[in-house]
Amino acid sequence: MAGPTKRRKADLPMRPFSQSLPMALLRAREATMRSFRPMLSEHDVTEQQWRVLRALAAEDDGLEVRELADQTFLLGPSLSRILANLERRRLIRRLAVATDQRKARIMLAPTGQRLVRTIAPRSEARYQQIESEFGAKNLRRLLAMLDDLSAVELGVDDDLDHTALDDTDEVAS
Amino acid sequence: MAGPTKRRKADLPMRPFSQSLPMALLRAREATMRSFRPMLSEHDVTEQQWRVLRALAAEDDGLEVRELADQTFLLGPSLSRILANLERRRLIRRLAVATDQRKARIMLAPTGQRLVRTIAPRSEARYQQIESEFGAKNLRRLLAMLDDLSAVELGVDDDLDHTALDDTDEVAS
DNA sequence: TATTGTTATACTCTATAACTATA
DNA sequence: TATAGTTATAGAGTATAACAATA
Repeated sequence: MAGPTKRRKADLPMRPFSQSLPMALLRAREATMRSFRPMLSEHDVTEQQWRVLRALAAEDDGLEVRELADQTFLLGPSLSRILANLERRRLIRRLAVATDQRKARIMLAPTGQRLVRTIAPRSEARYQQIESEFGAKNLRRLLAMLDDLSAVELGVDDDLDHTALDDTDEVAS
Repeated sequence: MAGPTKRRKADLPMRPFSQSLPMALLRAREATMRSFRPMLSEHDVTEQQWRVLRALAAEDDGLEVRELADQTFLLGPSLSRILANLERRRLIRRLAVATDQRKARIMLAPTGQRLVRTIAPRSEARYQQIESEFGAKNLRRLLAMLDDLSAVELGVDDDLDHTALDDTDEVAS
């Protein structure tokens, strides 16, 4: 680890930039995606478009727009335009929902399935590489911790009775 | 014969969307940032602008543009415009580098320091909350794993010498 | 009236190339 | 010639509000 730097600026009570949790998450994501992005641009798919295709590939029955927005962390208007784009390129299709005419069910079109099937193996190979270098166990643990973190964070506005994880951390690390 | 119905879409060899590492990282980051974003928009600072200010706040001696781009994961052109914006608002200032007239050293201006000092405590409070809910030890472990992951990923083409991963998992989670 | 989803609008960031000015 | 940084340009996403169709 890097040693402590000379002195802190004024008295900013902040942890070092490198230890900021959002930055650490961003850095890890960047590192993970860097090798993947060329694959996407090869097929003229943006990262956000891929998130949509990727989410749909996991759902045989398709997803409603709202569900898709939630899963991909895209806002409604962004998703609307992305869906229009993907539909124009015949990568997805829309099915009417009989019970509610306002809703639309989004599914991968055959072309979209082919695209996912083209990219997926290379993505999976990359994933295996990470797994073997990082360790399958570490990877599993990391994913579990990320899930826990997401869950903790989501409960921001709820009552803060955080006794469940009573990790008092008295043990020296 | 009770042939299994076509549960999986074709034979896409992909892990579930929810177990995708990039998505897990994005989800965790979203969860972490969600409560922080209002703080930023209150002060008319975008997430990327904040990354710049945050990086500079950790450096008494400022940073060159290239260093700043690397640390914040911003492209040169994006950073150039962000810096122009922040300079116009007197949040940062530029210092010439005597030994190389091409370079510029970027530092927080007093106004920028004040802004960081305004936001930082609330950010830090939020961080403490996460720490207490998630567990200080878990948080440390997560940060360490993210670092390791970033290192592994960065070494895609290099030799791989990561030793910090042999955590024998002595503590039950 | 509330909801599902799209349009409208303005702005920011991404991404690549071309450019300026140093070195 | 190469490097540091900016400017040019096109496009995509973000974010908020307003809207249409349906419930």
